[in-house]
Amino acid sequence: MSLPCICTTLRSASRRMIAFYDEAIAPVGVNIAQFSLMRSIARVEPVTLTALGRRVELDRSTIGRNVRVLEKMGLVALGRGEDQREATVTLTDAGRKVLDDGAPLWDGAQKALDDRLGVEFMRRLHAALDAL
Amino acid sequence: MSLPCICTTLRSASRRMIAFYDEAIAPVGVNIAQFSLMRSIARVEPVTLTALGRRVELDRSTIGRNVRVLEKMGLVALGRGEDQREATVTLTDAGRKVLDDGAPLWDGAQKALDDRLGVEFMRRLHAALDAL
DNA sequence: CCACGTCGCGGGCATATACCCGCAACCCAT
DNA sequence: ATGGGTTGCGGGTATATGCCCGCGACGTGG
Repeated sequence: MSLPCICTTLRSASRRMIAFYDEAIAPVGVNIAQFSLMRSIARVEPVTLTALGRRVELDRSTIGRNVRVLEKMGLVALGRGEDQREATVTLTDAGRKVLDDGAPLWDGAQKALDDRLGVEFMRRLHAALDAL
Repeated sequence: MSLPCICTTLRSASRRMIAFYDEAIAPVGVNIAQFSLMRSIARVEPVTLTALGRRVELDRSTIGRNVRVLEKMGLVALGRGEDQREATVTLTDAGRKVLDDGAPLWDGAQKALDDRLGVEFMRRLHAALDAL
């Protein structure tokens, strides 16, 4: 008989982890998707929406919308590149503060999992997921 | 330095698998979330929205909306239980046909992954994800 | 038998995500 | 320089998902 496909298992696990990390990071006022995106921005800012999208493997329009939410929250700033078509994103001071304040919360969540499941297990899981 | 958290890796892998399975199952006109939900319904129909939600670990309101989409597509039918509060879901003939027709497509996607990564790898990955 | 607490739902609100269309900016070949 | 192809975005449309609120149905203690 057909067992749950890896996709279903993966989606389910993903939802659980999102909830877990969302709760951990909540005190700084963002969710894990936003925090993760801001970390990506921090590594390459200033960056255009399309370049950022390619980097994090998300649709450009998704990036655009998500960034706009962060902009409304005052965590990132949007500007224009030399190429007038390009919209560039940079973190604001408030955004950097969220990253700084959130880092230990993120580490805590990470550590809780490592403690519960073992670092080696987590390493193998990372590798397995990347292989997909 | 901080490596990507398991949550980010998981979300990314989840998106990739969703895209992969969505494409595989697309010929029958539903996405993998809908197909998966219909399979769950098939196993326990008739079932109330709340019971179904508990079973698949999704918020009741999410179930309600997703089921309504399937209803509009003519794949499930909504009814009332003895308890007049309850909304019960059952598959329609068209819904059962989608499940039947989709099964081999789903199997194909599953098999493609097994072939590429190995059954044992997939088994371990399943187990690891469930452990989260 | 009625008031109050509980349960099941629908709907509002917000985010994440993808795909498609159309516009404006850019670039290149003629 | 001009026309046509390419590129970057915004906005529309649709699904998935969670939380919260309010309503109506149930059920039980007085």
